[in-house]
Amino acid sequence: MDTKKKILDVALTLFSEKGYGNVYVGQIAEGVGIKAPSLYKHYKSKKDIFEAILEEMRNRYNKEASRLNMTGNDFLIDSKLYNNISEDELVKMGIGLFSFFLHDEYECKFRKMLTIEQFSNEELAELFSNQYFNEPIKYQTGLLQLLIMQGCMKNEDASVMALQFFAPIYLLMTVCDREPQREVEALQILEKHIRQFNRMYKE
Amino acid sequence: MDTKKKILDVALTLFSEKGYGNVYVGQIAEGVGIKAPSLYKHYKSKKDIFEAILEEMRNRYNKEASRLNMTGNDFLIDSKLYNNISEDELVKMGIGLFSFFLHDEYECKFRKMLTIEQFSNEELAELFSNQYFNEPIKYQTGLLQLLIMQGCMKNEDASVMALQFFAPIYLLMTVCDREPQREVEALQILEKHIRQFNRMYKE
DNA sequence: GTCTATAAGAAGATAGAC
DNA sequence: GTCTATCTTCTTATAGAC
Repeated sequence: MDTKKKILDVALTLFSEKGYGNVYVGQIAEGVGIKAPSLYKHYKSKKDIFEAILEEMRNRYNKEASRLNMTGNDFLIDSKLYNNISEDELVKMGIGLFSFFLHDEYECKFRKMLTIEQFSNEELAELFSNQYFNEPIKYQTGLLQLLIMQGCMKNEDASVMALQFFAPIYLLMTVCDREPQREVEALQILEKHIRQFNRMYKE
Repeated sequence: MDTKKKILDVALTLFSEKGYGNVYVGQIAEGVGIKAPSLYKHYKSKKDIFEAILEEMRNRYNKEASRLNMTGNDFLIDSKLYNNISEDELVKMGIGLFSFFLHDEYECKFRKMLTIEQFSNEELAELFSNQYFNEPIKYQTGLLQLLIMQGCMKNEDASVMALQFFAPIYLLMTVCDREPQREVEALQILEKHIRQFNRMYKE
């Protein structure tokens, strides 16, 4: 019922599907259920709507920087300090991360919008890299370092291990963003990847 | 001097930077050094220019499907049948693939255009997946299978190994597409990745 | 806050001279 | 094949009634 918020939702959906330049204010208005001129009572321009989405994105990112890394990992956080992580737990963590990326509505639309707009805006480029490279690698590195210290994992470079753990998840996610029908296939490969990762690195 | 060809070049450059919808025929014409109406003596519409680029892309892909996989690997193809692959050769192969993706002008512009347009066109989505997932994984899998048969590598699932070898290269490439200044950093991580990959999987 | 009417300008495309 | 002039349509945005 909050029109101002609904405009952002509709605009984000359209921007994530077509990109900013291919979306017309009339389409946004139509999705909201009003006429185009009425939009201008809420936002002063089309660019202003885009900026508001960016602002929401920044806020989410700052408030929940680690949220996406934690997804499905809470059990791990709790348990990791006192026992070895099982292979099944590692699988659950990887699948959880993958599924969150792929199915969380907000995450998914943001990512697609960033994907389309990343080359036209340096701030978006940086935001993208933070969310899908810097932060996940940082988090996973910390986790793997812990597992190494516990003696669960071989004493190899944890940041490289994090890259080798995370990059396949990311690559399979991009495939499913383009071709959603490949999710089952992707999940099977993903599980094999994690089990093999564990087999190779476990001490 | 071939105007028709130059139009495609300029258009591809602009499409790869801004996306189809944010490029105007006047900009293409300006890049070519003519006025917008003159474009229509060569192509019947803006969409027609885009289609011509796609056609060129399809032709390149069909004719040189394995080219990108082979880059820097010829030495390997020659030698792989009779001796073990050295870690340095593996590093050279990974860096070669990464550098080709990142610096080949045509490859780079195509990839960026595909990145921007992938969600608005199923054919582009499929082309992207073929070029940056299906084909590289297929090629690397074959290579790793060979190394396993030779007894150079552990007898693990070669397709999973291919994913674990290739995905970090791909992820680092996407980071550098967005933030070219991170290439040195990426190359350092990449080398560590490959050496660690080799250490874990070598027999 | 939403509407209709409309301004103002941009963008794709055509006509016709050279 | 390139140009200028022009058409048409689309798109953003504003004005002003309700």
